[in-house]
Amino acid sequence: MKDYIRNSIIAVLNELGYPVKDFVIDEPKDSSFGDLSANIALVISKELKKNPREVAGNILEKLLFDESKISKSDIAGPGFLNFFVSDDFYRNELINILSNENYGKMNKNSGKTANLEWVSANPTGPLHAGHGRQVCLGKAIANLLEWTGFEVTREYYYNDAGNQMNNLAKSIKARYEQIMNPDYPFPEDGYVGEYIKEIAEKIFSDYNDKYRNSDDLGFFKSAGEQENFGKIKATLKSFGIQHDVFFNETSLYKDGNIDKLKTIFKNKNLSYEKDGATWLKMNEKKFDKDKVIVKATGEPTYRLPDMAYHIDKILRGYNLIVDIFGSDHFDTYKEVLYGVQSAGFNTDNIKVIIHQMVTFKKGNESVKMSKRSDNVYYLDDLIKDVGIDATQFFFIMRAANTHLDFDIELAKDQSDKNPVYYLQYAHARICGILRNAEENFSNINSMNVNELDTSLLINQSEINLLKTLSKFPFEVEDSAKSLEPHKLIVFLNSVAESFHKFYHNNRVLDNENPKLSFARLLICNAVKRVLKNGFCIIGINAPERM
RNA sequence: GUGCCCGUAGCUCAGCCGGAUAGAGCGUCAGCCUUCUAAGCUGAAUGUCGGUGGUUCGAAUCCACCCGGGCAUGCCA
Repeated sequence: MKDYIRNSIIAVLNELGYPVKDFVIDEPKDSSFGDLSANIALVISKELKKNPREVAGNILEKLLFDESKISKSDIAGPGFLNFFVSDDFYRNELINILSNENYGKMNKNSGKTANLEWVSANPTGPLHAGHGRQVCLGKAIANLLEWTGFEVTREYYYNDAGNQMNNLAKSIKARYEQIMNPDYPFPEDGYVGEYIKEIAEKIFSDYNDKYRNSDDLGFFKSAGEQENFGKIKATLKSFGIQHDVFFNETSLYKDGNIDKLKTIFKNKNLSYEKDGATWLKMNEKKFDKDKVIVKATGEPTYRLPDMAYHIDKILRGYNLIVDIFGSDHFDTYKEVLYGVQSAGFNTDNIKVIIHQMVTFKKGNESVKMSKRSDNVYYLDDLIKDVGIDATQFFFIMRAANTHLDFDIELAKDQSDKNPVYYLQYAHARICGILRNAEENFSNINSMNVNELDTSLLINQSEINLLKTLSKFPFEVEDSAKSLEPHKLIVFLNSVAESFHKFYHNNRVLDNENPKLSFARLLICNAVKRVLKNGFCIIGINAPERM
């Protein structure tokens, strides 16, 4: 519809000899200004040295619209052109929605591939509540991409060769030794969580004292990795998340990719030796100093494998590569992309989502989640406390780029205070009506779609509801384009609101008016479909009863 | 110190590719259940859009500076 109006306006601009400039067609805040509004007259009036209202008038005079699409257009305010979309257009959209089970899904990007890398927590312990934001964001974003046609690879990258994993191994070993010798020292910066003790106990029960005083840290490392990954994957599974690829750092060494990259930097004269370490030259404008890529010990820092990993993803040929990181990785990702670019690779297809930190409130007490402390609030705990849907919803209801206050009491609340229920309740309510139709109004329920008479849908709450529903595909597209699932939640809220109003004002099932009842029943079906599809994207369930 | 993010109603936040009277939920106050789920609907009150300048016909939105909060600034990842 926007395109239709835009093209009509451009045609008139050419006809009048007016300059064709970029202009905006948007929904006005106030619906009395129509459904869509164009600011073209304001944009070009200065160049024409004419009053914007006069310019608008000249354009409007020449504009011709199909009446089944635009019922009215006028000039308002400083010179906006306002357009009123005809009700018939929205009534026809009802049939459109009903004819397509995947209404909202588009093939705009079909044939294209996308790679989404997220979670990517190293297997040093179970996921904590703070990881949840990334977990849930990624889940929704992957869905969004798929709904616009991308073939999506869900990927998890982890460092299994660095210090953090060595630390894990030492921590497990210490706990294992402590079973036999309580005085055995625990590493100063070791992982203190209970889960370390559990892993140690498991090793002890499987092998007894076989590894006592053993220097085989590799054994403890792989035991820890296996146990922790088991927990991480189980947590992800409770969200219905399954990554297609688990990419580990070690494979980059085996394939020689790390060495290759080192050579590239060396040959391009981008790296140098200092204090026994290898440094990568950084652009002085963007970075305050050069960065170490190989430590004096000979081990690469996390940067080098991260760069090699991104190069690997680029070479796999995706049309879009998306990374999700917490804001604490803001600097690293810039360094990594810089390294990839200076090695000669194009990073234009890489989009990085940075999400801000989350603070949890449980009543008045704020919940800490440091891995180094013993008092950790795990993601599993959060799910247990508030439920899977509330967890998913709360984590993505706000823009990623803003700090999130997660109110556990509110999320846990099984009442109207909880925003999740507002949406789900609309769906459950519709299901109630559909059940009622099936059980008690079979005459209406069994009518055929070609008996639908949309002209009976005349009142405002009906038309408004249809109007809202018809925006769904655009909302999906918009949300996907900016990789911002919270936008879809804002929209779904407007659907639920529109439906609740409709419900309040109109009795759906009524034997006195079977034709009208049937039309309204089909509206209910359409709302149900939009809600269900929307829920599917944002990753929450569509309950039949509540 | 430097870089980035954030600052909008009592609280949590939308809006931010400049546009018409700044929105939602919660909380507060006043109404609505003999009818398909009241986890709902209707109405009321609530604002120096952190501050000061600038650009513009027009700024919550863009620019500069300042203030407040967060994150980063590791040969941890």
